[in-house]
Amino acid sequence: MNQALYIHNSLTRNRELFEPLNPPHVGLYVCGPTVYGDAHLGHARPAITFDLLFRYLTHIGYKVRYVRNITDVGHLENDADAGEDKIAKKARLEQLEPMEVVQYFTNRYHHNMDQLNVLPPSIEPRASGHIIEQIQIIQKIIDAGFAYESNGSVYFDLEKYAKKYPYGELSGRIMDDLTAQTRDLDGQGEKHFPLDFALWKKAAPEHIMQWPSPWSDGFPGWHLECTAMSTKYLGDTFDIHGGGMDLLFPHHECEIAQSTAALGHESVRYWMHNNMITINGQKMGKSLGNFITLEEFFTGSHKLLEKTYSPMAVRFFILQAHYRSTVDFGNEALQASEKGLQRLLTGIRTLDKLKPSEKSTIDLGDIEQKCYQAMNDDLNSPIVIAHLFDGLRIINLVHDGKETLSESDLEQLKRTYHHFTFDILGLKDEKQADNQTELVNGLVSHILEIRQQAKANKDFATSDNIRNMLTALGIEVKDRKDGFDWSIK
RNA sequence: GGUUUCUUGGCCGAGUGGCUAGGCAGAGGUCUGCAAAACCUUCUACGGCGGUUCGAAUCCGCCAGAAACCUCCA
Repeated sequence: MNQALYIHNSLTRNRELFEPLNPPHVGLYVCGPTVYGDAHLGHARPAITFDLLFRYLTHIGYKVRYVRNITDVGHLENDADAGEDKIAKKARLEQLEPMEVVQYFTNRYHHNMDQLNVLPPSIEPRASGHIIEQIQIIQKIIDAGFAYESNGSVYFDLEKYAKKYPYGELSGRIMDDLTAQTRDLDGQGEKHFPLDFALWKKAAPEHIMQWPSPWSDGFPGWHLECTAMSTKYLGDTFDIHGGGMDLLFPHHECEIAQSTAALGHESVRYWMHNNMITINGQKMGKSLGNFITLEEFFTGSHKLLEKTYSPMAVRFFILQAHYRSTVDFGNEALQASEKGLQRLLTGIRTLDKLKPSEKSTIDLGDIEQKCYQAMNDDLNSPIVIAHLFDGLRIINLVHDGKETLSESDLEQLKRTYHHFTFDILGLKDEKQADNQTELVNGLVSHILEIRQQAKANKDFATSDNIRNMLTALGIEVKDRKDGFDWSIK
């Protein structure tokens, strides 16, 4: 915790020093997926962004409780279908229990996250498991006078709320503008004021997912689950709330209103939002139908993909852009990331084999400190990566025998690369993770020794033959002045 | 229409007033039986027009183009 971390707070639109409420504890809440379909590249962005934050906070010594929800109820498909939610619709179309749909896509989401080396959160609550808590919050808001019942549904009284508290600060909205543009939503007639949003909706009899409440058999409003689950597990006031920028309005704006109305104060101290991933300059999203699922990336089964991309290539691609910038998908860019990542990982394998010398002939140049500085500057992962690439030069020069490093410098370099590459950026060397590695290492080394002898005898036919056979097995041989290097392609 | 944001070299992408990241691709070289790898060198950009300043990719104005949000969305 000797690191002074600055993060961009979306609410104040400023870079602020991060100071947790109860150090060394940090409470972090991030809006998770609605599990009615496979995760696409867009879902990888917040998952990786906040995984980076989670990992970094942990690395610098905080004890983080990371809550990321699963939305399994309460998002309406559109205005016209009188309140059928996405999961219920999927269940009806597939002739499944809604919870079967939820479980199926939750499992697949977890698998994708695991592939991307995204650590599981500390708590992963489901909206459907917290109906009681949501009802309690509605009751609190009613008791505070900021909600009213109308025909079995409960609405947030925004007009009244806005007289006492500011509304629209997070998203920069002005009430009058919003009022002028409000569309004719379902149930508009039950509302006192066009902008009032639903806290509880009375369900039609055929609605599959419904629960009893003091007002009607129905289901909770769209924004309530996050308020209920974040405050339940992190307290009435907690440190960081994250999510995609597209959730700023209305989702997070309504969360602020709900918790302020229920508790008398805001719950969130720092708001953080990741930007979108675009495809041909347009946001990648379900509603636009231009998304590529993570599964498709990993198997190459999408017409826009020229080849398969490994989970780590996708992760590295995302980390090479700052989380608050949009990042545009493209085969060329992805392949550049893939190659760059391989170079970095190869460099680290080389680093791990380097032997220390009496003294250093080259200056490490504060690479460790520079990496921390970049992370402390609102998680600037592209800069961290740039520093890691810079250091590769030193590693390769030492490997080539052109420079030397002292034991302490070498240790510092190894520590820096392992901390930042693996622990913080969360990359992993997929080739190294094989448990047969030792056997393969031994075999290949022996074979290459034989080849060395052939070379020494100028028997290039044999040496080339051995190399060709190894190449055919996917093993790349690199001759050096004295000896050889090899790696699995 | 309103609000907000963006426009960087062949591609991706950092950078908020001077020291002009990084990756990929390209070019030349060193090394090498050959190859690969590695290393060295090189390619020097900030949409347009004005303004502020000793100095602007970075600040201000206008214009052009694009996007996000305003409806579920990561």
